[in-house]
Amino acid sequence: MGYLCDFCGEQRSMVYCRSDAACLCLSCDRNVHSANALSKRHSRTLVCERCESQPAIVRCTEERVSLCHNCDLNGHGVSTCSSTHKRQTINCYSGCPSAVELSSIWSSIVQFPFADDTTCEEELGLMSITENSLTTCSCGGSESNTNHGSGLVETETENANVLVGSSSSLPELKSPTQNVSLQTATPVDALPSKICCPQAKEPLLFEDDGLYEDFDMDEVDLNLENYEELFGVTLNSSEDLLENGGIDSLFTKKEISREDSNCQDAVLAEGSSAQPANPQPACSAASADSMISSKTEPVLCFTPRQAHSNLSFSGLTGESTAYDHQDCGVSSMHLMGEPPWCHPGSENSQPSVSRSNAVMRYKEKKKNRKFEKRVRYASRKARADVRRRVKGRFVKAGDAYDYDPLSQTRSC
DNA sequence: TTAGCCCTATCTACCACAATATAGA
DNA sequence: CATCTATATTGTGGTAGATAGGGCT
Repeated sequence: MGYLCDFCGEQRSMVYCRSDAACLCLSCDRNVHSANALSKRHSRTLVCERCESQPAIVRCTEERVSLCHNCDLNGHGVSTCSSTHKRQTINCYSGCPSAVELSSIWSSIVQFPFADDTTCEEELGLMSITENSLTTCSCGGSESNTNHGSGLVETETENANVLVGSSSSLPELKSPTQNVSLQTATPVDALPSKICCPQAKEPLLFEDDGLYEDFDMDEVDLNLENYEELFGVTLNSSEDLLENGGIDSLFTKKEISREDSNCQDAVLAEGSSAQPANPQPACSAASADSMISSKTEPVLCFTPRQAHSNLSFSGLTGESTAYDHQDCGVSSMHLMGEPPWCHPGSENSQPSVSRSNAVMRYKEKKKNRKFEKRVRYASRKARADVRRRVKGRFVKAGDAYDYDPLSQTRSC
């Protein structure tokens, strides 16, 4: 029995969500990620069956075990006899796939207990392509259309072919030609425009849809038309950066605040910029490490404008592996090759939708981020917890203090 | 409609120092 | 290449002050 689901704490965790940095059971995965259109975009994968705390990236067909990068290295290092084991790349998915879909994706890997479940059947169109998919770059033009058209796409990895979920995460952002051949999903017209198209005022669509019960419209109580005025062009990568839970996990309180405000500025700056969204993988421009700011570092957060200028970060190049992308934590949206708002065909046709989504995602991440603080060094926290202070400031050992966390007393 | 004031909420800098990272011998 | 030493940098929490925004007159 592995670790328990971070959400319910009852079921065994099977899925790792990078954005939430959480291990979830299948049930909670669907519940959590069907809450709204934003959570649907979270990139998930299987949990490493060895350490049971990291996202699995490969499946060892010999040992029949899913492994994260570290466990893969440990188990299949060049010096070990297991190094010749055949391994399959485990792909990520987003959206709200049904058990049937998951079974299709990982048919050779796991058995899913909800084979007859159809709760999210209508969301099949939201299935997202994988991070290392070689054939599904929607920005690439017509060649990708066929892949997007099918519910599934076959990607060829080094050692094996794996079926992975496909199509863009947001159906309404597909170009019309991409939608025409959807096979597994509901007809294009029936796809939930409600998800990402707030302008399409169809409240009735929400009534019977429990997926949206928890959607906090107070937080996103936007006058979208005003936001359209604010954001003159489609947003690019700043929101994708915010999307990433791994980055969040590395930020301290101060950093979170700065990153928050900076990225808000970035959003607005982008909105006022006349530059078109750059479909190039801006994700490669920033790794989680590069996003860590310091008091002395002038550049705290990279902006989309910087991304446009081909600024290079962290040595992530076009030769980066899928793992590099995974590890850097940058949103899989770009990595998957289909940033919904950078699609050449969608940029003009759905600009307000893209902007609305960007705003909503920003607000959601901001909202979530404020309630979280990660302590990177427990030892330092332990020290700070017992240090005496004067007006909140640390004082030298032996000096007079007005606050002692241990005794709650004052020396003066 | 605008300006000014008040109140509340949020953000930021500050402090000491052990832990950690880096450079050089 | 490994080890040691010296120096530089980082991160931690509570508080005061600054700032932003809303409501009211």
